[in-house]
Amino acid sequence: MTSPVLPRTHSVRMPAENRRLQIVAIAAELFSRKGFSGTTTKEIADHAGVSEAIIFRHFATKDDLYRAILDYKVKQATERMKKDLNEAASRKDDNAYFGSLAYDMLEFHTKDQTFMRLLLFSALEGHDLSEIFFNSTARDMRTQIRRYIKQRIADGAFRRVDTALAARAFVGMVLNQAQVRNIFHDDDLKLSNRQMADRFVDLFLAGIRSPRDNGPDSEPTK
Amino acid sequence: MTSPVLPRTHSVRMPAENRRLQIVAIAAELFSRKGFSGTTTKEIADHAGVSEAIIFRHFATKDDLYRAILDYKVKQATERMKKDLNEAASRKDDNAYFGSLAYDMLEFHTKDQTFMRLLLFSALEGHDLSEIFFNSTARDMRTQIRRYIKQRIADGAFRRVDTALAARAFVGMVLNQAQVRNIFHDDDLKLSNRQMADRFVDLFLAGIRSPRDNGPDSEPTK
DNA sequence: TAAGTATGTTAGTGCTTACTTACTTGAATC
DNA sequence: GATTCAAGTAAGTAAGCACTAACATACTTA
Repeated sequence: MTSPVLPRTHSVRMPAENRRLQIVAIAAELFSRKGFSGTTTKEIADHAGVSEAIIFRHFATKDDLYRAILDYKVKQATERMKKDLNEAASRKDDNAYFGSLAYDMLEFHTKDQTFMRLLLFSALEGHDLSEIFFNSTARDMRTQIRRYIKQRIADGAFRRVDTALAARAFVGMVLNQAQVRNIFHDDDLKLSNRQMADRFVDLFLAGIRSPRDNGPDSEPTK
Repeated sequence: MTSPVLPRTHSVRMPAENRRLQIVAIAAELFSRKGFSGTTTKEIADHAGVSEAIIFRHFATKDDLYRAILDYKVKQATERMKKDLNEAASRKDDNAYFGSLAYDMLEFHTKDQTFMRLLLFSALEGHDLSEIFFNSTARDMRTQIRRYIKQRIADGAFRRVDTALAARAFVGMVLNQAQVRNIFHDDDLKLSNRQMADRFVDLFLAGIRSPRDNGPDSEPTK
């Protein structure tokens, strides 16, 4: 009945490296749920099944731990996004390119809800690491999408739109959907990620394609 | 050199109603910047230029104050959104309808950055008021947009798309842009709200209009 | 002008916070 | 099997937290 926190691995001894990783994982979960100032070091220690002093053996301050988490998560997300971008870039047509991107974004945030929460919390709380992520990884992604769009305009396949705005529009409609579902828990679109991705792409491509050039049978880039 | 907090109206006496409103305004600003647990009652008191005890004369608990702020802000935003929706609904064609909506959303979040921050913070921190807002006002907005799209499909002006998804896509691309600018401070689209609204609408409408029915000279709803 | 009341302050309360100090335990190595 | 040292704990500390009680001051009106 009263199952408090559960002493998970009832305080078994653990090599430093493992303990450190365990703390990072547990703290990431807690910080993503309650933010930086909403999470206490005592709480983290309890969930790890260890005394508070252990936390401070591995991390000088609470802020230090937070930084380690963000750093870890940002690196992980960056790696993942690069992979997704490469995968998308290798696709054979516009539908596959944008479809792959949309699907990967939706899947990523479905599988790891903590990342979006951590990123939002840190941006709201003014932590610089979210800014770094935005000015590197997120920017890279939009840049690559812009480049693709630009190329397709040169091909005559897309209309002469503002590439920055078009990229933002595409990423925006997908990410906003992920956010509404993850953060606001409004799950009214009863569609699979695959279906959503396809329909977003259909809408977007219809909006951006040249009037004469209609249909997915047109020649792709590169 | 050392200008701490500034005793704004150096503790002049104030009727209860005014003081209450002042506290709500100041606390809204602080909560929106640092979240619930990141803001202290002492801090709020200092900014209002009164002692902490005064806060607790007007609000039983800190949570009570937070609730009052969210309630106030949500009411304000709801009113505003209803007005915007009515205004949009009275417009004469698709471009004006969606353009008005997009522009109003962008302007709202440009002028009052606290609302978006408060809403995100409260959603992340699990406060129910954000959920209420989402399940009433935000839902109403999407419902009205869906209805408009449905009507235009019936007119033969729009393609037979998933109306829920189309509405989410439109709102999403606009709101994501507002969020990126307000929360992540990435202001790379150097466009006015008017220009952005127009271009988002252009992209969206091109994506949703019937192939045969191309151009803004087609007949509008109602 | 005195009484009454609303608006303010000071100086606390007990509790929680991030972080520390001094000590204990356990396993590998010689 | 004593030594060594990393991995653990218990019990603090000072500062900060939300919140309160008891008192002071100004405005209003009989």
